[in-house]
Amino acid sequence: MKETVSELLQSALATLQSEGTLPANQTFTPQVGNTKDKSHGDYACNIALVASKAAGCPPRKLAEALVERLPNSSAVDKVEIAGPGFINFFMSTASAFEVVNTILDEAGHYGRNRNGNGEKVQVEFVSANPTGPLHVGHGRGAAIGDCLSRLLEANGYEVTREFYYNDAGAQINNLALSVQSRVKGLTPEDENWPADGYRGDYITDVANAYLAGETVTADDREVTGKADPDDQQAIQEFAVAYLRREQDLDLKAFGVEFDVYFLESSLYENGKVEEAVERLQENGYTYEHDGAMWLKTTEFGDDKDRVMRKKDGGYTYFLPDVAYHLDKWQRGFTTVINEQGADHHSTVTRVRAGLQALNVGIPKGWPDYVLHQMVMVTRSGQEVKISKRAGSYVTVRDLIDEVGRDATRFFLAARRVDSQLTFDIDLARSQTNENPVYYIQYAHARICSVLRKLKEEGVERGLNECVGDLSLLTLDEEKDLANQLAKYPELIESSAKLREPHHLAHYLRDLAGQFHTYYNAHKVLIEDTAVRDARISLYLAIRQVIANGLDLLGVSAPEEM
RNA sequence: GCGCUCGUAGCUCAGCUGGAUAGAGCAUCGGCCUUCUAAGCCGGUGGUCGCAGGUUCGAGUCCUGCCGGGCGCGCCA
Repeated sequence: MKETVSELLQSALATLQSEGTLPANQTFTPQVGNTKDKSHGDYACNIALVASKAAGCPPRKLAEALVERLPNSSAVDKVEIAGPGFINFFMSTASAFEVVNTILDEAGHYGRNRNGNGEKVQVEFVSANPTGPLHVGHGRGAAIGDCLSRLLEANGYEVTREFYYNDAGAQINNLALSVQSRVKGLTPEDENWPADGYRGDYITDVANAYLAGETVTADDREVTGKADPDDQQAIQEFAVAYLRREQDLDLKAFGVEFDVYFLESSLYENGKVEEAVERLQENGYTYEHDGAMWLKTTEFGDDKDRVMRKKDGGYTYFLPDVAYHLDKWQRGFTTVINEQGADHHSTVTRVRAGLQALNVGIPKGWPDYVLHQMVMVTRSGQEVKISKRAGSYVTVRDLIDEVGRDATRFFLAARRVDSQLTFDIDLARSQTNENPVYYIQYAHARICSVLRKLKEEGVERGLNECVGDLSLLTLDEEKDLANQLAKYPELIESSAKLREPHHLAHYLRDLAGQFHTYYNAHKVLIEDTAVRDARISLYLAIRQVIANGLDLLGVSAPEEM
């Protein structure tokens, strides 16, 4: 539809260029926008304002010339020039409802495109260290990362979802010590409890399982508790496996699945870290200072150089990060998106700098980052900080248990990533129109309910059956709905391009709202079966788009509520 | 102090690559269930888009400065 308008305009522009009204050596690309106000038609174009300087005449005059040269099209009812020189297009009613046919034809594929052309894209998200249950922040990452992945898939990309975790180093050591202390019967209140030990109840669970000789399976490995209180290494391996399994259960309950679990330790085992170090040294970007090895990240925009090998000979986290991303690049991902909490933003410049210093042809701004801001959880207007299970933070499991998976996913993905998010438990639990999740799901269920009712009356309609004469749809609400449905594909495209999944949530809220209004204002199961059938076709198209959209959010579309 | 980021109605938030009188929901006030699910609908009240400049035919949107919130500034990850 928009393309049609755009083509008409391009044709008119070309005519003006050949006539000499517009310079032939410039290219003019008309931007066709959606209108906010119906009195401005369905689409508007500002090209006359943009090009008036080049034409050397006032915008309104240029607009008039342009409109005169627009080719005829059955899709356009009328064209108006308004305000300072906007060209407003009023589309024909018949063309507005073509989308209903398209939607019912394409069904679950409606809105999807092949722009990605099968290109391999990796989305790394969550990447929590196995030191405890996933917290709300991880939940936000999981919701955003997964939704983004689904959006990219809908745009024809081949997406790999990856989870990276640190299975060695200081905090894992700390975890092992904490579990060991529990194994030996200590509690966080004891004075011998490790200074930075993990205090949550889950540590006790790990300790008990270890002592009981339980076997846990996670990420292709199987670890059995050795029950030996003094074998710290055995405790560490068991604890890591145990907590990884726990996180997997959280993610599963959340409906998120990963294709690859990447262990930091593997980068040491297969020499990737050494390889990175050697390359950086060869390229002359390293130097020794204070007994440590530094990388000249300042040459690539960092504000200070970074230590890559510590005085004690160990590497900082920064180096395996670089090695990890080199590995991603070598695996052939020309597009990589890292979804992380905003507290990681300092690593962005650093990792990119390290990758440039490798000098292996990685583009400057690679990889992409999507950083989400912090999440605060409230109940009865008060901030909730404590979870019994984790001790010091609210877990993903807490939220799923309390408000359910659909609401949790929706709320965590529905906000712009760069704004801080307040997760209101009362709101997420409420079952009224103040809760957008139920509001959208209810629209879907209502349509399904109407279909059931119709069936009781002896009329069976397939979900993708377009029956009836759509030209009988003459109401404003119906045309508005059709227009809203027609916007869905471009929404899928732009949300993926911008890496902003929240648009989807808002779009669905709007669509559901329009539907509820229409539903209340006009009955569908009426005696005039011709109109009824046409309306049902529109209903089915709405149902399909809501189902498609909710699917991309990872939220269910119930048939009854 | 420096860097990143946000600051839109009482509250929670939209506002697509700058575009035509700033939008929702909640709250508040008032209506609608003998009729397809009231988990719904309709209407009213409510905003100098943090402040001040600048760019532009046009700025909530871009630039600068200031104020305020968040995050980061470890040989922690």
